[in-house]
Amino acid sequence: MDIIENLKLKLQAALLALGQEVNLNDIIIEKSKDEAHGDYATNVAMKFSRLFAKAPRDVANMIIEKVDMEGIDKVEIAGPGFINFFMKHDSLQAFVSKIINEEDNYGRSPRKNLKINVEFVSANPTGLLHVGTARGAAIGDSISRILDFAGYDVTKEYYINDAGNQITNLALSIQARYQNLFGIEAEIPADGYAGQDITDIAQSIKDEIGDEALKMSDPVAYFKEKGMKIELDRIIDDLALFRVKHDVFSSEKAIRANNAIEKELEFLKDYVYEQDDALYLKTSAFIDDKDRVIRKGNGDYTYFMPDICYHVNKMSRGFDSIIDVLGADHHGYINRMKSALMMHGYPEDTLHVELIQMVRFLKNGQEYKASKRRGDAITLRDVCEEVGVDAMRYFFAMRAPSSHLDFDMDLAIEQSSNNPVYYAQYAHARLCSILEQGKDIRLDESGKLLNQPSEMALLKHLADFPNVVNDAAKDKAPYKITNYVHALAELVHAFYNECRVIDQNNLELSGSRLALVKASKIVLKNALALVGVSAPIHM
RNA sequence: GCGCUUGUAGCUCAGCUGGAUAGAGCGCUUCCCUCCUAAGGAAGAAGUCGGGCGUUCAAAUCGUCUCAAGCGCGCCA
Repeated sequence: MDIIENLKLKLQAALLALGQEVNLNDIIIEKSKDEAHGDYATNVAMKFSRLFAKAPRDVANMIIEKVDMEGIDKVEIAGPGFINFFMKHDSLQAFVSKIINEEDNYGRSPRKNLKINVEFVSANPTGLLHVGTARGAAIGDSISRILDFAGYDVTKEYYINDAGNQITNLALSIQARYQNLFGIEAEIPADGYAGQDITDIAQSIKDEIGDEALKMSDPVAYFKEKGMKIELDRIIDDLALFRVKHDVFSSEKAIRANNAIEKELEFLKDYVYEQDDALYLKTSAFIDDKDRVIRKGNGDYTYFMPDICYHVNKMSRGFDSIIDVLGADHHGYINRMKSALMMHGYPEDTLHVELIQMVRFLKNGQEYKASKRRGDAITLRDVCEEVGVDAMRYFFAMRAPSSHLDFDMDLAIEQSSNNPVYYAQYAHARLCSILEQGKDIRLDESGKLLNQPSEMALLKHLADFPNVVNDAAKDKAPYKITNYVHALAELVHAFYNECRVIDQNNLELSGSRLALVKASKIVLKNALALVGVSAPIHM
């Protein structure tokens, strides 16, 4: 039983005994920052003092008389009316064996039977993955891992806009380079792609089929399909390097097949009207601030229309909710898409959009801008190789996505050994090293001999892990995991310095502490895995 | 002009369902390995939480006004 949840239930029961029925979610238990304030504290006496029409401290007194003291050592009233709980050590000590038994599954919630679709990256396969996509990739993947661990059934999805001009331009660009290889003069279109990767692709096609593409009746279709496949395979490789693997790749072309758009239009017909030759969707009837064009005067659909189909398609696959991880410049798009889904009867919160603020990459003290078109881009792979995947994953996960972020590449490269990720990894390596040296000592998983301040602080933090996972899942906030990891590493290092683990003259205590070391190692590894960071045995 | 996001220590950022002396990393000062990894620990200096007003027993947190930065406001995608 989770300690905080348990305390909430006790307080709820105490309040009920005093004649007040209170929602469990309105009872807030927080871990005390100061040891003098016990292990956990609550402000319920202050919060509900009005209900009793008494001073907060008097209410606190009434409450603590009714609280079930099972597992609690003592209770104190402090300050304006806080109730501080001092837990019996054995309720925390029990976590040692629990963690060791559950191992990789410690912190994992039971299946909730709720399906969530997380769409992220979704860069068009027209070039190598730009490093700007890294933050979204790290956040999207970490959210997926956290949700899975918290008991949701997660599908990681990648959407390819392969029906528009970008892919055509890609094909024309490759075709031009391909023709160049045969001495034929050809120009890359103005809004085409001129990077080295395009030349490489042309060369690989020549190596494979020689001059056959010169003789094709519809070479552009061939270059489209071939070019996209090669580009997408490279992206998948780069993402794999970044420890990201999507479950489903959806193509706009496939979504649009079988007159899906026309069928969707028919469904939406009550919300559609014509004006100035264009077709509008009445999104303002829901939560958008104005109506949106879905079909232009020339008969083409806007980007929005197939995107509605795509989101409806996702929902038709049985998801309870869907998450889009998007760049912050897409924020204007959220309410129109939610409105479209609401036309289908889905509640407003069915779609959650996680906006990722831009990252500015700084190199040599200057903003480092790059463009796929110009072919001088810094790619995701480049930075992974320079800085390391662990550092990048941790670095991006540890910041709230809504904050603007400067990524100083020089600093990240120069001071890689000072990067915060190493602090956590070092703690893990240390724990592994101790376990290795104490492998002949019998572990005591009872936790009974653990009572030093640094031991208890560590145990309390280990016990808190399942709460942190649920909280991170609720808020879709990977940085809550890295905050937890950092605090855990701190406690591990402090424990290491205060408590000698292996002592041949006191094998009982050694066995007890080794069990704590093992439990800490398990939790650290589980937590790091949630943000896609490795837990090395040696450093 | 309207909207979204952001403004917390020298730098990069947590904290914001209101709560007890505002936190971390880097940088700075001073200590700590005859002993399990010093990529570590202990202590310290450093902050008008952009600014004003308001709500409250209590505001970095809520409301409002204001200043500053980024981004959106397309029959682009």
